[in-house]
Amino acid sequence: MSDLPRIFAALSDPTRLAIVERLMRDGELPVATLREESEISAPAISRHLNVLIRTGLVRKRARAQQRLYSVVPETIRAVSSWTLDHRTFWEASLDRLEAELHKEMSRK
Amino acid sequence: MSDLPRIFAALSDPTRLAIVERLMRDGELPVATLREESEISAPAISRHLNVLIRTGLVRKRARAQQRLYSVVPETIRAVSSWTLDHRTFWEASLDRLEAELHKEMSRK
DNA sequence: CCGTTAATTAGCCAATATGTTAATTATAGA
DNA sequence: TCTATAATTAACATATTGGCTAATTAACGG
Repeated sequence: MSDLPRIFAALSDPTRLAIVERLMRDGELPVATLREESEISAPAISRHLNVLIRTGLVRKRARAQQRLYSVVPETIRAVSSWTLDHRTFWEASLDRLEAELHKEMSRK
Repeated sequence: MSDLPRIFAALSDPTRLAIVERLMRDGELPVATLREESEISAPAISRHLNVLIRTGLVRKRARAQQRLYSVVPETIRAVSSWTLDHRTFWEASLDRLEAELHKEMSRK
């Protein structure tokens, strides 16, 4: 159901990542507001939003002429789940790093 | 230091994602082994591995004619950290989902 | 109903990504 | 030293991405 490569692809564009982060922080926002923090044209933003819609990262809602966008938490959670699935891997390395730090400390 | 968009871009290709997952599961592996599970040519794999190297997701080590690749845990942890930075966001939705489930249960 | 605001769609172009086959580099081992 | 093995680099074709301007759609407000 959650197509991880497509989600990663959607998040791989700096403009789109910024949009997603902004929406996670501030909740639902209209296109005009999202446009403020990047230099690019309205049509470009529109297409980026479309990519995010297609991958299920955001949803759209109409209010008058505005279109309000917000993040779909479940899709973000898919990314989180992926990292947790491999937690044992990067956690092990954390332990090693920590051990290294302790060694360093006791040496001084 | 950790360029998230580039990391996401590297993971957005199914072949590369499969390589990273395989390496996380099995540890250090030579190119020939990684090649087994995908249909594409050796040069293609080689270039994918190069992308992973450049983004800091894997490292390479020589042993005879072989080149052994392994995942760099710190870089994977960068992805994990990103999701954790926004945990409050998707966690809130988890709570809501859970609440919904409880409502559902008590109704029956 | 007409003008303004908000956003999207259409059409176009340049840059990047991904795959292929052929050629090259490097090492092992008889 | 010659051959086989392992991987990479070179050269090329094609598809996708991402940007722009101009045109279009939709809704509000006088």
